[in-house]
Amino acid sequence: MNHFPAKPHHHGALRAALIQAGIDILQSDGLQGLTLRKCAARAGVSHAAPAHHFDGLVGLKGAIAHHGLLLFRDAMLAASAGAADDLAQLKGICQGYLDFAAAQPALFRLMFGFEKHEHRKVSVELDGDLAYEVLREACAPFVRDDLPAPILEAQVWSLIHGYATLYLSGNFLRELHALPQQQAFEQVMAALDRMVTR
Amino acid sequence: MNHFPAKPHHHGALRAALIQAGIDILQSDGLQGLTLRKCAARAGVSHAAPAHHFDGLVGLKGAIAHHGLLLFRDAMLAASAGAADDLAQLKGICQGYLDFAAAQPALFRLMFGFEKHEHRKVSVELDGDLAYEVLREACAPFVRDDLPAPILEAQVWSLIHGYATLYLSGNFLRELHALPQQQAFEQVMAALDRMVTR
DNA sequence: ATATCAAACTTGACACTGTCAATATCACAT
DNA sequence: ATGTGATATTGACAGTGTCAAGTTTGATAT
Repeated sequence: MNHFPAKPHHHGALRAALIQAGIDILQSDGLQGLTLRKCAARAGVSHAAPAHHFDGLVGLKGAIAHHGLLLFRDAMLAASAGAADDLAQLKGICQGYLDFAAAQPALFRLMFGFEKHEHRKVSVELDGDLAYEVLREACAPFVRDDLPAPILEAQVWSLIHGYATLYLSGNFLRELHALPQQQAFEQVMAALDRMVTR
Repeated sequence: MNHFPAKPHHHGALRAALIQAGIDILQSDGLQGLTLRKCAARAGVSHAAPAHHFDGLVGLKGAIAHHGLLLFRDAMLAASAGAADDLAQLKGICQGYLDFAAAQPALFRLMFGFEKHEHRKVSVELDGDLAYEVLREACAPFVRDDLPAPILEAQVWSLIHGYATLYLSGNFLRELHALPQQQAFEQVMAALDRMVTR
């Protein structure tokens, strides 16, 4: 029996190996350094092997982004676990958001750097809802009559996402870099209190 | 006389022509399509000519980003001109922010997509303060004792920047795309009122 | 056991990219 | 007029993504 593709062929799990190789390369060489041929070499296969598992470079990047969104979601869940109240949970998720972006900046840029048209062929995989579900749930307790869920979620997501990208790029918000990273983060996230309290 | 480099050589103003060619290419072919050789061809020079005016592709991108930040600043200024009060001015700037990102998405991505290490050689040119000065001034009236300027500015910038990037990428905030663009924007920007009023 | 066959992988080629070295050309000061 | 330095061209090189063709592999049917 065992009709599962456990080790169907030569390499076996080349698809997963290529995604992991891509994440490793992103970590060491940055987004610019991510290359089909380097991924193939790192996985120990020839340069054209990835074509049998992904639709070119865009397809590989889409799969990496999808896998990265899973890690991203787990990081946010872990950072918000054990929160005392709803607000602490929301802030914990934002903390996980920032920490993930800081720990894996190139993967983060890949995940959120897609253009509209690049997105089409991997629309199923690159589903933003995947990672944002946890953020959405954390926003739910604060929904009010005059603040519907999509608006509140957009406000919170925009704040944390904008802060993560601007602060981590290093080119902007330079006055904030005088403060310790954690302190700056907490002061900016104080805007959440004002957004959320009626 | 005339020691100004009005038309010093073969092409004359190749540097400016290359920057303009780059902006045109960004508009038509996207960030991925921006190429040293295409810029050179569009400016009518050979493929290696740009090397005499920019430090490689990174240098050209830095110069384009610098020029884009000037356009960006002007767009924000124009959008906020004639505002009735301080809050309307701040919202006008945010409107200009979003409109610019929507009108020139590839240029916007280039301006804000730089990594830390790519930034070094063009640090003088790619000065984020350049464009953010107008946003900073619009924030000034709302500074309070318990809300120092750098924190308030970071909150406002993060909100509008995060919204612009997330909304325009098309992969996220999908529920918001059901609303008309202007209406969605205004509802999200309502968070500014809460940030700013004491 | 043997033949068959499709999937997985390799090899080789192509056009395109950024970058460099060598060369040519022009403007201008002397 | 003569040289000098900035400006531009040409040619080459290593990498890149992608495609076409061939080769290996392993499962399945007979």
